[in-house]
Amino acid sequence: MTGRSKNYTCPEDGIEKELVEKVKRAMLNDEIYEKLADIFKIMGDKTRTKILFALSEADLCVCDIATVINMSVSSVSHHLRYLRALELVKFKKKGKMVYYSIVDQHISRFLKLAAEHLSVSSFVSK
Amino acid sequence: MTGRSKNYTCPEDGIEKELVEKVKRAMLNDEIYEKLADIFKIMGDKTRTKILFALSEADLCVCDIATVINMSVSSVSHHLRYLRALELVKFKKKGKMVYYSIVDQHISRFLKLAAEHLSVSSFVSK
DNA sequence: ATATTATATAAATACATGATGAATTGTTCA
DNA sequence: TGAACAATTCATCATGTATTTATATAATAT
Repeated sequence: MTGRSKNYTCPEDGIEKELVEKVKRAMLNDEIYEKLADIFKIMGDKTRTKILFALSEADLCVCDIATVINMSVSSVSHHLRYLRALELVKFKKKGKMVYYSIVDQHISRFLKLAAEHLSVSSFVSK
Repeated sequence: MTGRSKNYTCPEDGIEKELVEKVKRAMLNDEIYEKLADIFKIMGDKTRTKILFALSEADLCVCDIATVINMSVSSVSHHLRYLRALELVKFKKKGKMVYYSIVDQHISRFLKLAAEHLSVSSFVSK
């Protein structure tokens, strides 16, 4: 009956237990993860990513967006609703048109950064 | 020629049309949006965000992760599979244990940055 | 060998989400 | 006024996804 080696069990071994406690303490408030995930979830859709990209280029009305990304107006409107809900885009009415724009330049920089990262990394290479 | 399909430019006059064309040209390859969305989608889940956060603190085995974030081992394993598939985490076997770690420090910096942004903008954590 | 432990996978369920066309709202202009 | 139009919302269908239970695989100890 040799003693347990250091990486023997995960649940009850001393060192691991300490590490687990340390990491546990480092974790943030649960709400944060929820909100974070919400934002990523919203950006985790091809159509919405396109919309955000398009709006990084110019303020556009709904049907212009639909044209640019080649989707139905209805669908675009639907997605804009999500983006509005998370305050990623804002809008301005002009007559019967509604012009959308990016709320925060961070978002578009964020996206472009990620896109660059992708083009550079192994993801796109194959 | 009322053959308006679901994709038409709404204002047919010059300036808008030109703008739409300009934005259209600025759009990236469709694949990019797909890949981008894939990554965001993966991070767009509370559980996975937590896992990535935990792994930013230390390399951990599956059941340690489960303990830290208080979820079933099975569920954690399931999510780790997704994270592996997108190469956001890697693993090393030690006996019967499997230790996971973050592939790219960018990811954890990315997350922490986003979390900071959140804490500053509306919510207070910890 | 068998038992135990750590992960992984499979199947099942329940819920969330995206796309679409139809109906609706709200605005402009003839 | 009402016809035309931009945008939104509604209803529906189809697909996707998270979690759980149960089972499978793999490493190790007895």
